[in-house]
Amino acid sequence: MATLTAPVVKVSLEQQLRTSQDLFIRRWGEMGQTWGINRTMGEIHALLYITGQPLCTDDVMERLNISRGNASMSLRALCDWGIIRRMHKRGERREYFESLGDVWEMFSIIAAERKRREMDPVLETIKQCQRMLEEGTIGKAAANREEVQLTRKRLEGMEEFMAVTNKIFQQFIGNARSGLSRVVRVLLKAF
Amino acid sequence: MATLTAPVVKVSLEQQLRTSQDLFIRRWGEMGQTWGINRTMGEIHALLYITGQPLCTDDVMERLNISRGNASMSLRALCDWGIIRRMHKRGERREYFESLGDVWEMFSIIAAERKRREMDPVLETIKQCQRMLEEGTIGKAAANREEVQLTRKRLEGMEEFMAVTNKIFQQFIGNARSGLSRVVRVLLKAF
DNA sequence: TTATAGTTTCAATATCTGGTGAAAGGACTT
DNA sequence: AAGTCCTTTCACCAGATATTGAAACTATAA
Repeated sequence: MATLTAPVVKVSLEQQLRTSQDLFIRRWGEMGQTWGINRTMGEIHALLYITGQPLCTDDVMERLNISRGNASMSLRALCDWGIIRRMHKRGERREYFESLGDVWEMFSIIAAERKRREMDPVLETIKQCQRMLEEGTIGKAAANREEVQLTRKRLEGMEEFMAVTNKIFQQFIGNARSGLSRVVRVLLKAF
Repeated sequence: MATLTAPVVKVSLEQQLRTSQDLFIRRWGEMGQTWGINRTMGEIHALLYITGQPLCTDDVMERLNISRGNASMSLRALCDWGIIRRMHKRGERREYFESLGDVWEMFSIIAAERKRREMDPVLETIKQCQRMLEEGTIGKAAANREEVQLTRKRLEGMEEFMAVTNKIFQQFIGNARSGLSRVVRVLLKAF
């Protein structure tokens, strides 16, 4: 009897664990899409994160049903982002990949990259726009015209916003090594 | 002589203003893409924001070189988000649109919407995953297996992250009416 | 060296997303 | 009611993006 039920229970556990992981993976993939990252990259990352185990290309291909090419390219992209790492198992020839375990660190890495790629150029553009509308450039009479004043006001509003946001990011990025960053601790204490 | 140069100066100002605005519009459109919003929506919003003036569908179409259908749909979507508003000019038949002027308020609206659409479902999924791996569900022996423990640990890490982030968002959303929100003031004071 | 195991690249293809324009729909005027 | 002005919808098309699979490449072993 025991010999009959034991394996059944074991299979059921494997299934349960796998179902739970798959659920997470699917959601994470969907969510990735609404960020800049595509579904496959999101899923691969979710898989590595949630299992907590180093997996090789074939493991990933098999578990997510994707082609070798796709797996290879996506894994490389994730490595470039810095949120997963290559690793070797001694005595094994093939490469394994594992996710960072600390969510705060991952987020910090992503935040740094997005700041650099997205916020910095916008701030630069705003400054450029402002320079084009300075008194010195277009003359005093022109600078006083209502439309110009309005546009300058709007540019200022946006600049302030981006500057402050940038500063917060900076703080976050600088601090978020393992566990809650200082920024977060400050916030949690404040409320 | 004066009659000759005066118009020239005027034209040059118009051009300068327009060039400056276009620069901003283009950048904002590009940036929109890397967020969930598409280029056209980004550009329309940028146009309404930067000019600070209510514009009608035809104004938008002409300035951005887009079709009527596209303009109509994008304007509607922006209204749905709540970052631009419809308005009527007395005595005019057609509808005008204008952007919110306060960047902080806009950001707050967007943050609220994204939290609802993106973070809440993920948190919900994580909880569901956790429920599937509770001792009560899979039995004590199973719950102690290493893989299960690992996955549970990862789920916890992610849950903590999302919960804290959610809380910060919530604070931000609740406070950010006109000007810097309390969250931001707290942060700026702390550093 | 050749054989083998594993990885990367890339042209071809499939899929998704955005944009258009014309037709239909509303609403105000005469 | 018919006419005018304006807005919305939607089937279709075009361009962008993601994915595949097979060939090329690299590194190690025999």
